[in-house]
Amino acid sequence: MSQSSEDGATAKSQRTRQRILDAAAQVLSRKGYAGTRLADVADVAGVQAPAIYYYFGSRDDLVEEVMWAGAHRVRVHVEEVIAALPDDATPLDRILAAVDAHLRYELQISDYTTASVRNAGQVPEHLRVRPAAEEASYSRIWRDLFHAAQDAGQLRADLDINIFRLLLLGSMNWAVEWWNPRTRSLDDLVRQTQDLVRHGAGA
Amino acid sequence: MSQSSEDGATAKSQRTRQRILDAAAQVLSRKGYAGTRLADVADVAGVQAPAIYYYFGSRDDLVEEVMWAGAHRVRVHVEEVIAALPDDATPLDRILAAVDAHLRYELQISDYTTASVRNAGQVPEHLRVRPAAEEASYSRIWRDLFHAAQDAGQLRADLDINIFRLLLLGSMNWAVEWWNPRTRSLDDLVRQTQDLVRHGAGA
DNA sequence: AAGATTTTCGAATCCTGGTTAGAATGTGAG
DNA sequence: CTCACATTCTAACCAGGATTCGAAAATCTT
Repeated sequence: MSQSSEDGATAKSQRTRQRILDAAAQVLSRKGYAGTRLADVADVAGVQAPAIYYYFGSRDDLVEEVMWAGAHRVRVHVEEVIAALPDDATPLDRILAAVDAHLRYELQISDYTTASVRNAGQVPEHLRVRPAAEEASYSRIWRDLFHAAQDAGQLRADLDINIFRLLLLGSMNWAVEWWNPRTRSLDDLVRQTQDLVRHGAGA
Repeated sequence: MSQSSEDGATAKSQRTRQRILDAAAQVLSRKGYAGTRLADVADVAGVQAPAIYYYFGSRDDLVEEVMWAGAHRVRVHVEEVIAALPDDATPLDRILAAVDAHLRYELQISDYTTASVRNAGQVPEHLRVRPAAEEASYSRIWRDLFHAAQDAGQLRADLDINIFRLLLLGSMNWAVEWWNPRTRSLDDLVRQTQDLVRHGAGA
């Protein structure tokens, strides 16, 4: 067998692969697609550049996986948070919970999402295919949330939910450019963003 | 004299320089800092790469000027629009006018602003100094607008104007990532964004 | 129109960074 | 302890792309 009877070896290997992926997410989110050098990724991962090729076919493969993971992970996270809500949560409550989950995940937890969000417009087309599918499915979640709120009559009558949704996601995604934990608490940011939804979109 | 009696030669030279700068803004906004190749810029400008060196000292000089111009131009544009408002315009009216000006300028007129906005986080430190000064001065405009509106009692009492301002600028800046003239009219986008301010921040 | 000056270009240089090859090291199995 | 395999490294290799260097081409001046 290639793996030992236990998965000790495999586990270590998986950990290294993960370390490289994490490093790539970090570098990618700070330097952009073209600025991401394998040597830098290797540095952060504590490894030499050629070692990356043991786990990934090419630089582009690595980048693609980061982009995909970025979209995938927020989606799963937000889905879980919403699913865990009590049944009597109103559609608007769900949106507010999603705002909370999205912001906290993006700003505290994951370089992946930052990387995927910042580079969506810059990576070459062929790397965008798989990530785009994940993003589409994430968009759908938000679209559904807003539709539900609209059907429940919880939103302003003259609100264009498509534009509002995009503006909202934009303001949250942009927060990675300016939010600084030492200047402003994440709690305040979340609260103000939720207020923005309540007042800006609520009936 | 190096210039002719008229400024015919100089004018043509200026035009070429401008063409290169425009091309750089376009490429930079699409490919990012590290992805911007002089050969591509030259292509778009209709010139060979070495010609760029006749007008700019280096690739970085060129990039810096684009970034600076991006911040500078919106600032001047928005300032002019606000200055042209009638004296009896309320502070909130001014904010709405600024929203209109910012969105239209960014989405219709200038690749520069898009370039500067998208690459703010990616260009190396030493290229950020001069552009950053312009950005700071642009921020001040918005800060002042919101302060005035707050003092005039036109904003919700519990609104954090700093966070709101950043969220708003974020949602507008992000629009360059998704707005498509064929899908949605710019007028609608402007109107909805203004509604977002009126309802989201208004008293 | 000839000479001077400005502008542009083609070719060569040089450095950076992705990628490959093959050797060295580590690790589990018998 | 030794073999087989997994993992990582060092040392090239090579292409792409910024920059430089004269030489052409365009433009201006007289």
